[in-house]
Amino acid sequence: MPLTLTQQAPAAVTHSAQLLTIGALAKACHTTVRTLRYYEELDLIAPTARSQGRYRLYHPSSAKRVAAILALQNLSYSLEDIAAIVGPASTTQQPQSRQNQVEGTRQALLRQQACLEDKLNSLHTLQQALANKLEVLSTVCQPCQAANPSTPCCPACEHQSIHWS
Amino acid sequence: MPLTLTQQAPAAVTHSAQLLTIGALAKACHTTVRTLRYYEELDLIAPTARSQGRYRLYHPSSAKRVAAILALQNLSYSLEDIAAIVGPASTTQQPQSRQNQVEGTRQALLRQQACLEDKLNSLHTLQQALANKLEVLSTVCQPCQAANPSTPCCPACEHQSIHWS
DNA sequence: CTTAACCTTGACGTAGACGTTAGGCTTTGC
DNA sequence: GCAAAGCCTAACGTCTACGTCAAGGTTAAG
Repeated sequence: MPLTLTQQAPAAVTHSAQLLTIGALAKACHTTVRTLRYYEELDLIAPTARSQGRYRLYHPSSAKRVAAILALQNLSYSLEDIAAIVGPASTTQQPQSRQNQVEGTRQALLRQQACLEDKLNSLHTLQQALANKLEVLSTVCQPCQAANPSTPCCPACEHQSIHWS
Repeated sequence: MPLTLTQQAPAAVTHSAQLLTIGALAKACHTTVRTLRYYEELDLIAPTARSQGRYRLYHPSSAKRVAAILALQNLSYSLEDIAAIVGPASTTQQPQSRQNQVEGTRQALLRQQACLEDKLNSLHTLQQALANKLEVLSTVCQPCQAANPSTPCCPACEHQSIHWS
C-alpha cells in the first residue's frame, strides 16, 4: 500500500507511533539491519520517516515489500532484476494516479510471471531427465554390475549419459 | 563414463589422440578456458592426461560432465552444491567397483531430485500467488481506480497484498 | 625453422550482496 | 540521570565465479 507520506520531506516524527525501527523491521522480516540499509542504497525500500535523531522509521506495511524482495531473492533473482519487478522505492513514494498504480502493478506481475514460466520449464525438463536416468539406472544398468568398472557402462547408460563420472 | 585412467599418473601423451585441449573442450561446451581451469581448482573436473608440454588433455566424455555442471549452474546452484551433487573429480578418477559407481550415481541423482522438488514447490506456490493477484487486480481492483491514490487500495488488494508499493 | 595460435602458472581485478568494525549520537528502562 | 541497547554514517573486508593481464613455454602449419 502507498506509504502515504504526502510529499513532505520525511518528517521528524517521534518514535512512539506505530512505526518500526530498522532493527524491528529486520527482526520481523528475519533479515539483518545491514541488508535493509543495503536495499535502501539500491532504492528498493525507503524509510517512511526519520526520528528526531535521524533513526529510520518504517510503516509496518514495509514488511510486505521487504518480504516480497526476500522471496524473489530466494528464487535467485538478482537485486537488479527485483528492482525491475517491484519498482523503485523513491518513485513509489510519489503519489501516482490509482490507475497508474494498478497498471504498474499489473505490468510487474506479468513480467514476473513470464520469468517464472521460463524457470519452471527448465526445471521440469531437468526433472524429466532425472526421472529417466533413475529409471534406466534401476532397470538396465543394475544387472551389469559385474563388468569391469573401468569399461564404459551399458549402452542404455551411455545413450542417456547416466553417469557423469 | 569412467575416465579410464587406470591409476598411472596422467601419462605424458601426444596431443594427437582423440583428446581435446582445454580450448577445444571450452568451445565444445560453450564456456571459457578460465572457467574450466576454475572448475579444476574446485575439483569439479580434472584433465584426463597432460601432454609432454603439460597441456591439459580431456577425453571427449568430459564434455558431458562439464555440461552437467553448467546445466546445474543455470538452475542457480552454487558450485559448492554442484560439487556435492556430481561428486569430486579426483575420487571419481579412481576406479571403483561398478556397484559403487552405480550406487554413487543413484545417490547423486536422488539428492538432485530432492533439491529440485523443493525449488519446484516454492515456484509453484509463487505462481499460484501471482495468478491470484492478477485475478484480483483485474476484477476487484479495477473499479476502484477513481479513489484517491494515496489512500490504501481496496480491501481485497489489502488482504492479498497485491500492491508492493 | 619460424611464426601464429594456443597453452602454462601466477596474480591481481571485479561485481553483487552483504558482514564487520569504528567512532559517535539516540532512546529506552530503571 | 545514567547505563545499556540500539541506531547513525563511513569505510573496509569477504566470498563467489570468474575476467584479465603478464611473462613465457608448446604445437601445428607452412
